[in-house]
Amino acid sequence: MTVMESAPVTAPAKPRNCAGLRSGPRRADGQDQYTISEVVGLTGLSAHTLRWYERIGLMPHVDRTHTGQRRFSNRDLDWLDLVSKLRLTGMPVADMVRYAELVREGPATFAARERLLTAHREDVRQRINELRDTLDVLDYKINLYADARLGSEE
Amino acid sequence: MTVMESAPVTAPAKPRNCAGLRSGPRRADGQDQYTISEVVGLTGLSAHTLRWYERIGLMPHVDRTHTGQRRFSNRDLDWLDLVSKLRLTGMPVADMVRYAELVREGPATFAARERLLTAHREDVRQRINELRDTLDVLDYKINLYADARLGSEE
DNA sequence: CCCTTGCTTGGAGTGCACTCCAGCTCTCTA
DNA sequence: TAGAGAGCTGGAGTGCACTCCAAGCAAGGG
Repeated sequence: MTVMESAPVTAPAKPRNCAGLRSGPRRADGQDQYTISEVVGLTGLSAHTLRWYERIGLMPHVDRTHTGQRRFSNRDLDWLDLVSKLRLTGMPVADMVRYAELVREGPATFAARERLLTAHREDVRQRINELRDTLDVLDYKINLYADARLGSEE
Repeated sequence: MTVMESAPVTAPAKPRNCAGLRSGPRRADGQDQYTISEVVGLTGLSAHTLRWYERIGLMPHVDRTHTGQRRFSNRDLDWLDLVSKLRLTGMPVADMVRYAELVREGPATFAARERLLTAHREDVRQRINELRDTLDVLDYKINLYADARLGSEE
C-alpha cells in the first residue's frame, strides 16, 4: 500500500462529476420524490435492477407512498451514483452490499468503510495500469495493420 | 473518434511487456513444445479454460502428439498473451473469436482486424476515463473518512 | 503387472448480475 | 365504470465465462 500522494487533510474538493451520469433535473431537497421510472431516466439503471438492489440490501431503505409505491429521494440518487461508479469499476455487488451494511451501522464503521474503499482504490489503480498496458499492445498491432494497408496502397 | 495522438507511421516499437504475464522460461523456436500444464504455469489460465478456448475457436489450431495430447508453441503463447490482455480489458469472448476467425482467413482481413482493434481501443480509453472519475470519488470519500478519524483522535 | 500421474473428451454445473414473468393493485382519464 | 398505464411481488429464466465431472487412454516407476 504505497502512499504516493498522501493528500493533505484539508478541505477535500468534491470531484466535479460526483453528481453522476445523467442526473439532470433534480428537485430541491424537501420535495425530492422520484418515482421508479423517473429514477430509471435519471440513473440509466433499469427498474428491475433498482428493485433488485433494494431486495439484496444495496439501498438504504427507500420511502413508500401509502399504496406501497417507491419514492426515491436525492440521497437515494446520490447513493445510486456511487453504486453505479463502483459497479462500473468492477466492485462485486457483494462488496457493495457489505459497504451498505456498514453505512447502516453508523459512524462506528468509518474505519472499516475507509479500509474497504482504500482496497478498492488500489484495485482500480491496478486496473488502470492493465488497461494502459493493453493500450500499448493495441497501438502496436493497429500500427502494424495500418502499415500493411499503406504499404499495399502504393 | 478523437485523434489525440496520431502515431507516426514509422517503425512501431514493440511494447515492453508484450511478452505477457509470467512468460518466464520459454524454449527457443524449433523446440517449443509445451504441455498444457506448462502453459497453465506460463499464462495463469486454467487447463479447463485453455481447452475451452480451443473448443470455441479462440485458438489457431494447437499441435498434438501421436497420442492426441496438446503441444503448444511459442506462437500459441503469444496468442494467449494477446487474448489474456483483451479479456482483461473487457473484450467479450465472442469478439475475440471473431478476431481469431479473421486471423485464420489471412491477410485479406487486415482492414477488418484493424477496425476491430481500433474500436476496442476506444472502449479501453473510455474505461480508463471512467476509472479515473471513480478514483476521484474514492479519493474524496476516503479523505472524508480519514478526516473523521483524525478529528476524533484528538 | 499394477499404480500413479497427466492428459483426453462431451456434457453438465456454477456464480454472477441481472432480466423477465404472471398476476396483482392503484390511480387517472373519458 | 371501463380501460389504460404505472407500479408491486416472489420466483423463474438468461447470458456470459468459465469450471467441473466421469470415464477413459498412455507413459513411466516399483
